[in-house]
Amino acid sequence: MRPSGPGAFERHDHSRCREAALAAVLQECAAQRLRLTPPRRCVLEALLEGHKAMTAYELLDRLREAGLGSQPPVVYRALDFLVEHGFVHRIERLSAFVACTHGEGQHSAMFLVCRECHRVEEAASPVALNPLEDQARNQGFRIDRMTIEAEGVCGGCLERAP
Amino acid sequence: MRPSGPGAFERHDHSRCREAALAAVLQECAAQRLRLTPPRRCVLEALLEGHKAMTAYELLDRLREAGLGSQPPVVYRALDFLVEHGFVHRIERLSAFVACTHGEGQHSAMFLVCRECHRVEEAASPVALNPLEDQARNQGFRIDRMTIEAEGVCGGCLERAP
DNA sequence: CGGCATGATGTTATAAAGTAGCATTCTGAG
DNA sequence: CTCAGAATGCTACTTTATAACATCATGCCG
Repeated sequence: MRPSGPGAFERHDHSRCREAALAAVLQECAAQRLRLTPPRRCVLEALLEGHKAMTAYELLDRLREAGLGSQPPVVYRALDFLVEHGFVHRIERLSAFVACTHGEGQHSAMFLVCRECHRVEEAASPVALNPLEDQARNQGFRIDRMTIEAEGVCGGCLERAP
Repeated sequence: MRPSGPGAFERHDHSRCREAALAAVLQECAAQRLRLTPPRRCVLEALLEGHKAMTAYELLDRLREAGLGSQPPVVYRALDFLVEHGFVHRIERLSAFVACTHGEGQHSAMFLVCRECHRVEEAASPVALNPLEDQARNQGFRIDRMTIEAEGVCGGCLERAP
């Protein structure tokens, strides 16, 4: 299990944050015999540059700059891999992607998406979710995946533009 | 405030369900001086045919068949109106739309999306959400909109394909 | 009633997001 | 070394969504 980093909206030493996240992914890949190939790593590193969501085509630009594939399927396959293994999450409201900062496997995290700075924080899966899941189950519905996204404005942006 | 209908996954008299929903929207439009123009009504009625999510282009086909606009902006504008006023919701995971069955204004509903029958049930905004919102607020984040979507299999489909 | 501001419809054209299918290359097990 | 499977990369395409502009309807004010 990867460690949880600081929140996207907290001030923090990001180069350390990024290194730690990358190291954690490398370790998990080693442990699980997964291949963090050049395009996959390039996409992951781009996402680790900040806590901002990036679109597939923004990421594709990075691949192109890196001399890797320049066509959409390349980035989508890299993203498929990263999402499938929980290293990256898709933000549905944005059709965009963020690096996972939270570590634990197939959790149902809540994403706080700031519309000002476009950063995304992955809030820890709260106990509060259970009642939601119970409610669904009581109706006979089997939940396989949960998407919880809150769009709003983060503390820092609220202070800057009150 | 519009009344809540039966759940999408419950057996029910749908023609009655649909009539009631349409009547409720008409009434609300009258009350709020909103214009349910032909394309808007056509889109709404298509969505009220069932509890299934429909894509913008499926809805556009209905507009075309009805002799209304045949180009994407027409359906997107109708959807903008219907979503803005809470008559229709967008299901992010599907890039698709469902009629609102739940009535209350800007609630944060949870959508149960069945991957077998493609029906979508709008579960009532649960008290359980408050802790999620509190958690965000405690971090200084101001939530403006909440998206909660559960993908899985509904009771009926679970019985049919166990 | 006429004029006019506003809002709604409809069009063409284009952007953005994502996928199908196939050839080639890499990797690792035998 | 060989070969199967996985990964890359490409071309071509589909699906989803928006920009920009002309036209038409609605309703308010004089």
